[in-house]
Amino acid sequence: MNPPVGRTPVMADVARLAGVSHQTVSRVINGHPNVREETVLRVQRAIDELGYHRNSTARALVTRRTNVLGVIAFDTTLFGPAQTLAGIERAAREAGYFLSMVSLDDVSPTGVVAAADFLIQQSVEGCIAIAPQRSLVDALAALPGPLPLVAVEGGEGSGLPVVCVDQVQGAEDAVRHLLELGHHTVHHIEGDPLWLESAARAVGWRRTLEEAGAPVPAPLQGDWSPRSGYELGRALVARRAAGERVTAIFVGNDQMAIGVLRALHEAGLSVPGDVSVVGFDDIPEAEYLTPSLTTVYQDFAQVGRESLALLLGEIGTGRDGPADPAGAARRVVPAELRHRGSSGPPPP
Amino acid sequence: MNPPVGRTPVMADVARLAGVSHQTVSRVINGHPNVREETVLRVQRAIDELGYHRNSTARALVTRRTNVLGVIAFDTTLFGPAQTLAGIERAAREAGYFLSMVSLDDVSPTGVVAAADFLIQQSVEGCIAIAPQRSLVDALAALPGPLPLVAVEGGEGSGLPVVCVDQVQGAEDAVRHLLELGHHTVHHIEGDPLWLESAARAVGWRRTLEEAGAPVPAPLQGDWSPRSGYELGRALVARRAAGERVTAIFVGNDQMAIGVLRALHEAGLSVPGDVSVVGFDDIPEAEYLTPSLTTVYQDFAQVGRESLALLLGEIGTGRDGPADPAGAARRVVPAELRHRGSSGPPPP
DNA sequence: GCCTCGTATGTTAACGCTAACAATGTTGTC
DNA sequence: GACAACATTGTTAGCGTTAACATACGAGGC
Repeated sequence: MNPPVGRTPVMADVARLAGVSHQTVSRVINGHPNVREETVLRVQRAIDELGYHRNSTARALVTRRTNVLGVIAFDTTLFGPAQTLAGIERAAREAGYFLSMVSLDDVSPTGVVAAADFLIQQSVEGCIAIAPQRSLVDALAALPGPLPLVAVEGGEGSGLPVVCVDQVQGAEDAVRHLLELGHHTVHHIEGDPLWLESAARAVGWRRTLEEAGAPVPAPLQGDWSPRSGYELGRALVARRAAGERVTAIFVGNDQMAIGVLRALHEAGLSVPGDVSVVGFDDIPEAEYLTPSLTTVYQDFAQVGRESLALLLGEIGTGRDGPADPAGAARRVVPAELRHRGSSGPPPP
Repeated sequence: MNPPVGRTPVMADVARLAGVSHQTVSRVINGHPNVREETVLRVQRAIDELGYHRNSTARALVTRRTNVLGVIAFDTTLFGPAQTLAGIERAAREAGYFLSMVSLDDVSPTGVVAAADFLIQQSVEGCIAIAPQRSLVDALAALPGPLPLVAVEGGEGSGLPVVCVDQVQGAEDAVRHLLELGHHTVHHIEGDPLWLESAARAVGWRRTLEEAGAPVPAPLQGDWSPRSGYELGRALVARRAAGERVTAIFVGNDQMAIGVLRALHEAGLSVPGDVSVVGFDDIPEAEYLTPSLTTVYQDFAQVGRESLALLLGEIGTGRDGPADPAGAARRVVPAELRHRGSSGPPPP
């Protein structure tokens, strides 16, 4: 009857106030069908009056389900990971799951294992790792214990379920676009060479050139940052000054492309008059750069949704290995070229 | 003796294997002093052998401490919130706390209350809200229950502890910088008018103009996006064409500044020759834009650390109201002007 | 030698909830 | 009207851990 003082109310308090057993309160909270309408109302009134919240810890203890999923992310300040995280978060909330996040600064295998342990300690039911490097994926795949796990952008052959954007196709579209404009070949500035996305984009670039019979210039290796784009852009300008035909550049991401644009501008080269530039990601700024940036859009929100769906499937089935013995599930989200002002025909 | 099959091992399993009571296992795990060295070793061997992990749920139930903190974030795809989140995450991990994240798409008071409820359901010990709007801060301050809470960029007078960057000072520095270059006044493109940061920057802008005796042109209201920067940039170009002296623009954030640069470029205006532009945030791209962008740096990592420290303090003291009855704790992180290529003296 | 004290361990009882079963009352069927 | 079937509620027993108390044992002081 008297509301408990100085103590957060528990189910028994609600029960007493409503004049029922605590089990009936539990039934009302969980929407169990066989409770009289009037009882439901009485209990709900008591809940409101006391400001009662179910203790999720006690519930988790007995149901053996925490309703918490873990996310391991690398550098959520980069556009792609941040977007993916947002997509995962939204999908998780809609599915009624809580999300626990660990973000890693250094991208080492021991770090990722520590992060996974941290999440396991917290009794997460499953985990999504934004794992852009081969060594990390391998470290995750080697984790002991039955933790359901999905790797975003995890490459192939690890045995882990993977969701990724079709980097190869996106790169192919970008390079084909430039070739079709009449460029005799396309130079490439890669992202961080340890990242799987870099490698995949480079594969698409190279393959398209080879299929078209175009020469394949040596790619340059950046690290995703605008600074590296700028420096490698200057390197390409130098090669051009030395007589090499550099009329089209496919850049690993938009941030580096910004640096490239800057380097070209400083060299007095016009984009796309002298050199065409294509980026990757379609950051919101891309459309408003000068010139607006042709780039490859990735649907990160979709990646987030798909990885959550995959993880929930894995949790549901108990992860006794993938159904397909040849490899784990793999969902590929298409990329989409966005043609804007930074790409055009080569100079005559 | 026999390891439990098909079941994750519990303390009792470890105890049986080590030949001690489960309580001794608990003591070993928690580093209790009064356990014989040899016993510790025996227990640890048993833990390793079984691959035992303590069940954090059961522990939380009895200790009444979940070790989980909540973060409510708005649009973590924006640069500032993403950086702040990263800072909080790191600080939380170092303090041994787990982090549970909710991100909101629509910035409504009901949404933020729902998010807080979501986190309360999960029994978080405290919560940091990146709450950039007055109405949200008020909604949070009005939350029932004793949830320790810190508002990032939460403005003044809400009664909530707040950590923020000194937006007013940053804006003042930016505007003073332009005036000192010789501009007769500075135009201002605001961010989303509902955001407290917009208002604070506008205050700093206006105050500096007034103190300098410069005319105060009507500010333009954007929404942080490059698109709005572009459109409002065009509006300023039109005003300039109509005879208004527009030689310096203080833009609410770097993304909008990119749009402004674009609009000026399209109008054939040179930056900084004809018009100077100063942004806010110092996104990594800022230095590599053409021209490189003068802007105001905010130490978001520091904001993250400070807010975590404040929250932990609040949890420790039990949040029986702030010590200072006149208002809650308030920590201000200074902003820092970064002078680059987009600002210079006005045309003669 | 007895009593005290500190150390090392074990035993018991929560923590707040849900699942399983038990015990009612209530309806329907023939 | 008796029995079955169902709807509604209550009772009991855990979930796996830590806190509190109980126990046993050895060392030291007088």
